[in-house]
Amino acid sequence: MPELAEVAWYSREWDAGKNDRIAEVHLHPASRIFRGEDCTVLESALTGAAYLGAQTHGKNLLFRFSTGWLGGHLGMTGEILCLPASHAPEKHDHLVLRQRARCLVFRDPRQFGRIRFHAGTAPPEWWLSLPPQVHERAFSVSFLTNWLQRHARSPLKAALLDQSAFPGIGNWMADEIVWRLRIPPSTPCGSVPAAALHREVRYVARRAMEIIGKDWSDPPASWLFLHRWKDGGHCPACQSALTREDLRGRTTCWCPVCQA
DNA sequence: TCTCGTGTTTCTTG
DNA sequence: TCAAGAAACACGAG
Repeated sequence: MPELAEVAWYSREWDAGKNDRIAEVHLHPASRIFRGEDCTVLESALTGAAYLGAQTHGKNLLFRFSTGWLGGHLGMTGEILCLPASHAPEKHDHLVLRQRARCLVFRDPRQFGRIRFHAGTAPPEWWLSLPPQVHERAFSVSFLTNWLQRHARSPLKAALLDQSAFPGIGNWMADEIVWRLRIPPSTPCGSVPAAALHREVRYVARRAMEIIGKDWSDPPASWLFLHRWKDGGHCPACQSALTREDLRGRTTCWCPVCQA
C-alpha cells in the first residue's frame, strides 16, 4: 500500500548497498515501468556506478548514483527489495541492480509504477518542480484556502487524492483525514474549513511517518485505518457500522453517524 | 469464472 | 482554459 509513509519505508530498503558499485544491470526494456525511457542509456549509465542513497517526496522516490538519478514511483503494487546477490530475476522484477553482496530490486506485478533515469549531478527537473510537501511551510492554510476555492465543487475525498495539492496522500489516508474532520466524504471542497483540514492532513501524515514509516507497524486501533479494509467494520469512535462505497472510482469508507 | 483494487494518465464532457 | 468524471493500464487475490 505505497502511500507517503510506506514509500518512506521502502526508500531505506537499498541502504545496505550504499557506496557499493553496480556490477550488473538486469531489466525488461519492454516493461511498462520504463515507459518513455531509453533503457540502453539507463543500463550503460548504471553499470559500474556507485549507489549513493535515496530520498522521497510524497509517493515519489529518487535514488542517487555516481552517474545520475533514478526516479521511482511504486504505483499500486510496486516494491523496493534488497535480495541476496544470488537472486535470479523473477517475472515481475523489472529492474535488478546486482552488487557484489546483494541485488537491489524494483518489483511490480501490475506495472502501474514507473522508473526513469536522469544523467548528471543536478536532480531532474520533474523532481525540482514537485509541489510543497504537506509538512513544509509552503503547505499553509492560505495555500489550502486558495486551492479549496478553485476546486469548490469537487468532493473532498476525491480532492485529497490530487497529488498536485496533497503529495503522498493515498486512499486510506484520505479516508482517515475525512473521518477525523467528521464530515461526509462527498462534502464539496468549497464548504470545507481550510484550517481544520490543514491540521488533520498534517497530523495524519506526521503520525503515519512515525508509525508506518519507521517499521511498518499498524496505526492504533483508535484510527479508522484498521477497520476500513473490508465490509463489516465498525467505527472506532462510536461503534456504528461503517459504510463502504465507490466515490469517483475509489473505495471510500466512512462512519454514517460521526460523519453525518 | 468473476469481481475487486492501496495509483496515475489520458481522454471526454461541461 | 479549467475543472470534474470515467476509462484504461496489468495482474493477483479472494
